Amino acid sequence: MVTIKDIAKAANVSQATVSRVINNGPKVGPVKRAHVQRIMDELGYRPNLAARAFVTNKFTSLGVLVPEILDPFMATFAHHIEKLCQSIGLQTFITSGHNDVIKEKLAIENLLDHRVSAMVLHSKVISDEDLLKYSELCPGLVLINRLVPGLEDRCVWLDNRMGSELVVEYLFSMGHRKFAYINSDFDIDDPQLRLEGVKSCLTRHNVKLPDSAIAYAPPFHEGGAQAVESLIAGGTKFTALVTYNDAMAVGAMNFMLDQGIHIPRDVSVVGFDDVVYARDARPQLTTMRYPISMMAQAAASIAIQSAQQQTIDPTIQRKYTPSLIRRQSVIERM
Amino acid sequence: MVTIKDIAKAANVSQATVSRVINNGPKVGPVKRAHVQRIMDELGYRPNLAARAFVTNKFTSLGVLVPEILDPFMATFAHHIEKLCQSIGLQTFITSGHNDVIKEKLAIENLLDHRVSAMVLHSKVISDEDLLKYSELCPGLVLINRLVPGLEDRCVWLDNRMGSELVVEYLFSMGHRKFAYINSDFDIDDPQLRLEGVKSCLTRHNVKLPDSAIAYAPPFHEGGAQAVESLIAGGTKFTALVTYNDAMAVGAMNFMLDQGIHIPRDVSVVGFDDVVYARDARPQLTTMRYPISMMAQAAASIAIQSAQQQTIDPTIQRKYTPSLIRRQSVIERM
DNA sequence: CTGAAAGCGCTTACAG
DNA sequence: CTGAAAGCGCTTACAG
Repeated sequence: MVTIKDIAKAANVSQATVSRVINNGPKVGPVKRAHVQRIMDELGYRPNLAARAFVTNKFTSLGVLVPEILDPFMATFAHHIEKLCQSIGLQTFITSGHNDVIKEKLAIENLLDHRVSAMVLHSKVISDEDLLKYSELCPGLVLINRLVPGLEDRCVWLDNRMGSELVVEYLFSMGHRKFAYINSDFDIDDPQLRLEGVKSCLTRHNVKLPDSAIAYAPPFHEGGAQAVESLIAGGTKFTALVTYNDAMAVGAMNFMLDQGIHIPRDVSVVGFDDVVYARDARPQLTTMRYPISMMAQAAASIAIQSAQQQTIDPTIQRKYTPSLIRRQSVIERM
Repeated sequence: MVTIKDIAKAANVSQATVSRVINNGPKVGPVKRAHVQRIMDELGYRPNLAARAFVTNKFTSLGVLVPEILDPFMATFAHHIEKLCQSIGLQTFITSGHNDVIKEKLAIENLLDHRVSAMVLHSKVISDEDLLKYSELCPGLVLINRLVPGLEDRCVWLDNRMGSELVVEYLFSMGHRKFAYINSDFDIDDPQLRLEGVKSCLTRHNVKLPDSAIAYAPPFHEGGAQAVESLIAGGTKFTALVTYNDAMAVGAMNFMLDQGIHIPRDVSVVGFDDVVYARDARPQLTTMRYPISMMAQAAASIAIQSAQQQTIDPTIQRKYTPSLIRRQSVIERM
């Protein structure tokens, strides 16, 4: 690889001058500038960004931590971060932590050791304390889908509770009175918050949600099927099925359809997230839209700004509320 | 951040010694080693991987280029690369090129400038010449899903032609004689190769595929719907619908279902790729499995080995053939 | 406008 | 077993 030295020698100028023309730096004579430029072109010089990053100790890459890139929700998240970074010439390091404390920590520490100056973390299993510790090490650290006390201004999160309240409110307004809920069995706070939302809204309407009408399973397609299966096997009767996410919703719908239960005539179903395939399902899934693209962009912006020690644009929203997308999986109940 | 110098000073040894204990290097006295280690722990020293990479000029990260991380197929691909890299402590840079020549080149050049020593590229739009040129600049460059003449040993590809032949062969054996094909309208070679496979197999069986039985659209869910719609509107009759990929297949199935056409009773449908949601569709989609996880791992292994100038493990397979996954979207035609 | 020199945080011959 | 020194490819005061 040809280096700045080679160019300096070939152009018969100093390294400093070469560096200045590379960076369109200040005050280099137009003649010399053109000359150096020509030599660089001839020799096919490419600046070593790694070296530059090292010496300037500045901002060239942003780390992203997701539990699992295969998850379409996470892919969407990563996509929007990458898109924003690409537009400003930032490389993105993507790593996954698989919802495992050890792995997530290793991944973050590796990012830290690579001296990324910004990172956007989707981490649900690391403790608040550890996150606080990491945030001190990396001023550009931002959390998505999580609210850490003491780090509020570097968190971008969703009001999960409100999300499920809106779902239940809607189903209630459609005449439903018999509810069931299938929840994720992951030991993180989202399932708990969403369940709380469901319960509090139901309580407000004096509708009971017995424990037997709540089933837990992994938050995937199969989990959704398992969960409704156990609900049905347990004799629970319901006209409205609220689910933790779209994957479970579709799994549950498919299971019921396979059993000859008609959706939405027999059971109305509502998902959560509005991932790509919600609309591809049959019937098309009514769901809460998680504004992940806006949130991802907000998180990346905050990360970049705080990495640069800038004051953060106060208009960037940090708390989001999902919105109802009505499709075909819910019907009015008289 | 505490540096190696700080440690050297605090431990009252040379930088060289510190460096040796960091790297578990050769011959450092056990007492000194322990002492230095203790100081490092106390001061919370973390080696600067960027600096190390810079000086050793070695292998610390691998670049991945995909058209679009949102595409579940690409997400799967990226996932498997990342997993393999993670297991050996390699960071992955993920970038996307959106099937645009300019963007793809920029992305690759950026990767190059960052001095990644290996990269796995899913590129369909850059010319063979350019790829050859890049491959000289980066010995660890590997192509996936593409075969570049002169670069065969650093390509991992699928026999697309054979894939569609197998699809048609199967449908033929199930008694189908009236075929239609919906293809991607992207200007890359895969659609062409897959179509060739369809045609050649049909020709072998003396079945005609008139141009009116072929429709082109973008290779997504909506495209699938559009394509069948135009086929049906054009008056084409078929009992078997062969599709470019699962997304189009599901889009087409949903469109037909919405029209009251029963799948598979009226029309049998076969996809291609076997992405996650093929099994979640109703009816479950019969499709060709693209062995993307094996291929991704093979590509990453080759990239890593050739980046290290190792001789490449000859047992690593480079050409793959997809295999038929029978589910519910095909029925026998008497 | 231009250059000589120092320095970023590491590793690695080389010498002892 | 240990240290002094050079060097990786850049940038950036500093001096002129």
